[in-house]
Amino acid sequence: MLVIEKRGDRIVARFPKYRDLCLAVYVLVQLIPLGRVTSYGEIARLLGTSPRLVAKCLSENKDLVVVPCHRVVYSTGDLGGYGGLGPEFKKKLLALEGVELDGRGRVSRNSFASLKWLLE
DNA sequence: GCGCCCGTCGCGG
DNA sequence: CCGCGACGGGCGC
Repeated sequence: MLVIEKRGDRIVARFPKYRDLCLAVYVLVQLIPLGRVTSYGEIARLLGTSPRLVAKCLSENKDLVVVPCHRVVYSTGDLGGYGGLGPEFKKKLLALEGVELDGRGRVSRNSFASLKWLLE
């Protein structure tokens, strides 16, 4: 179920049921191209929810093959976690895809894909 | 119900 | 570069 509503002067999409929100998150994550990343926050803004919830959804993602959740990182460029497999594994996956990390292990600004842009 | 958990963010110092 | 408060909703008791 999807609900469109007015929040202040903004129109946002809401998913009253947590499971539906997760499904929407998974769909968006699949749009991230190989070799690029996006942040929990950007997905959250697009769906009208909070970054923490997006993270929770991803942490429960079982279909690691179809949903590349390793391409979702902190808005600061830090990698964030990767469930039971650990951040090290996440780092390796990104390296395999050619994502550059700086000296402090952060993703550079130009590796971020704009989901909004991808959707138009 | 309440408290605690979570793979966050953005602002202020 | 921290520290901190707010964020939404599931889950166990």
